[in-house]
Amino acid sequence: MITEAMPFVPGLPISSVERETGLSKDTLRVWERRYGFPTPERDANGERLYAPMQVQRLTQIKRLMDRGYRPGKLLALDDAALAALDEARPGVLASPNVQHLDNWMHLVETHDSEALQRQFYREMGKLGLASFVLDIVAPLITRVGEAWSRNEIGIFEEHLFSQHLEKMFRSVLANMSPQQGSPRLLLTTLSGEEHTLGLLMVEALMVVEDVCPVLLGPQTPIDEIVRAAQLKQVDAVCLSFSSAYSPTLSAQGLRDLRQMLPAGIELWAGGYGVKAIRKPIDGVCLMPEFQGLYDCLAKWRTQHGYEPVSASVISLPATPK
Amino acid sequence: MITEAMPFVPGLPISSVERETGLSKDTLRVWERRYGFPTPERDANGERLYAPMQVQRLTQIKRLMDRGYRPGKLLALDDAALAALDEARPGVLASPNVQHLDNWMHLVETHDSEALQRQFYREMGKLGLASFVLDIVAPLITRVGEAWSRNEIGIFEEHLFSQHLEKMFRSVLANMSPQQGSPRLLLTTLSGEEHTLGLLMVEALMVVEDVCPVLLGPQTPIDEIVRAAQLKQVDAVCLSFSSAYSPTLSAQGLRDLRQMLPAGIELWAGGYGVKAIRKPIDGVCLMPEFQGLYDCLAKWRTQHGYEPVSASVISLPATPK
DNA sequence: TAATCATTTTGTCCTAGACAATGTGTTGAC
DNA sequence: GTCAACACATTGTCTAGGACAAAATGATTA
Repeated sequence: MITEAMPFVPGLPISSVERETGLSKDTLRVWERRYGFPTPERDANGERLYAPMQVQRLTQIKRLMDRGYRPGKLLALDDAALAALDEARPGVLASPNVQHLDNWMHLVETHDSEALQRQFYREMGKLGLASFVLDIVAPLITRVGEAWSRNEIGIFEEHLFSQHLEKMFRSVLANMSPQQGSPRLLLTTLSGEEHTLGLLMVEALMVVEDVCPVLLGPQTPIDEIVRAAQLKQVDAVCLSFSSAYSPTLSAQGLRDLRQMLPAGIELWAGGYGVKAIRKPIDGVCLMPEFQGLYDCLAKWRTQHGYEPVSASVISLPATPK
Repeated sequence: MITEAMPFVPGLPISSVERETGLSKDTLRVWERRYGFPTPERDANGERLYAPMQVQRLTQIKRLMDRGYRPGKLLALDDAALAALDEARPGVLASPNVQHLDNWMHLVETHDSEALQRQFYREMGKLGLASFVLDIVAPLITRVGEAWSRNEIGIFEEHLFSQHLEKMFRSVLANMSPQQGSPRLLLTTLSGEEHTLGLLMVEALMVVEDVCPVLLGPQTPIDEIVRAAQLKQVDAVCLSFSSAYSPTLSAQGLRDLRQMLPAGIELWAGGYGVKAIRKPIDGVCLMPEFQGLYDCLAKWRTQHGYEPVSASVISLPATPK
């Protein structure tokens, strides 16, 4: 990571720091009060001005928090101790197939765009779409997230990686026109959750299962989700939550939506973000793993009188029993 | 728009209202104090609970504000007067080629996904990529935005439209591999600006001009933009701002970035969001229209000794004079 | 070992005042 | 009549410290 001395930078206002770090203004102020960090200067008007070095440290702290450390502990540490935590490997998190993913990670680290793109298409041709998503893409996204949280790569590398994945998914899915399949599934996220890759993975997996996905993209307000679900006559709404989305907000948003959504339409929620939700929510199906998606699908199909269709069977138009 | 009576909804907490309306908690509280609206109930703990009807009204007010009306005026109006404003056509904003776009708008309004997708590809084949973007896509996006601000369509229709556009752009651009062209251009947005379509339009226009675009996707923190620009050795950073992004924040962000970006790398900013920026910013090229992009490109090329290359000329690898 | 309770931690919400940045309207000069 | 400069009104954001509930941690018991 680059740590360059910046000339003539008196400091960033609190709104810029919120934008850069993702920490709310309230949190920044209360940390200052409780832990004595950060220690911003003040401008002529008494407003906070954060030194760039402190902003950098705040982003580092935020990253470590996403990894599970708690602020009270982190804010008491000095630079050296923080850097040491970056190195520490969380043995539990380490995904399987590590060996195999190392080659991919090398391409990500060196931002070798062309090679990455080529490799994606080759591997997909080799494994087929479903296996490619489940066995390569999903673990790889996890791995990239871990690498970022360990400060081995930056946001830049993560963004570039995501862009290539997205480009690949979209060009592949463009030619697999939505069939007349069942159930019909609305794919979107709540306002504030901007990650699209989860939705694209679900779309890819569901298309080959004869499901008819309607991709709405990220950040739909709940009343518009309700309207979309009714107009497009979907059987279920499927939301995706990344680990960055606060579990409190996820749960609150799911409750809000369940309240307004007609009872006949199911509500499925997936992604790393739902792992942190402890209490089950009435009328909401939480799917922390992709397996849950298949479970929900199978359950819906048996309840609605469809023969279970395996992914490996050539799919004819599904008909009610 | 659907206005259904919701059962058992005591009200939404302020964080949900912020998520749904895009109005900050500070703003919601100060409106209540100053204008006497909204008038949330309180829960046992004294915290605000907003009635769903009021939330709906707040989103309507926000929409009208994006159209230029001021809060002080809007908050004094009753339901009927607000609805009347929705109808009022802003004659000035009306785009040219209205006649031609009507057919497209009909497809958007009826959420006819298949027809829309087909029509995109046909028209692109007919006009060529550059003309398609400049003469169809850009005005159509404006038109859709206006229709939304006039409450003729909802977020749902707008999202669906955007998704189809994005799918089309990405599958088309996937096969136009980045050349070795010059200048090298980094495409991204600041944190908080999630609109990707502007970036994709720029990528499409630049690819056919022999520029080598590096698409980073939306929401990159400024220090990572700096790092990406250096690692990918780009000649300029190009940011996109939608009209939803506050002009104050745009200007602040551009100043922040210009401060940290090496002087040798140019900074270009485009999109509707920069129209509202009054004062020019030192070392930043503001391009409210697409023409500005071509101007910046031509200027860079003459300054760096490249022959100007027209879009209509078959492009050979550009070489310094 | 697993489940229940008590305790700390931590983010968000509260009030109400202040100010700067922007928008609007008015005056005056040409 | 048109345009610049001014004064005034509007509006979002920032400040302060207190309060509380949800979540995480540690202690106790079955």
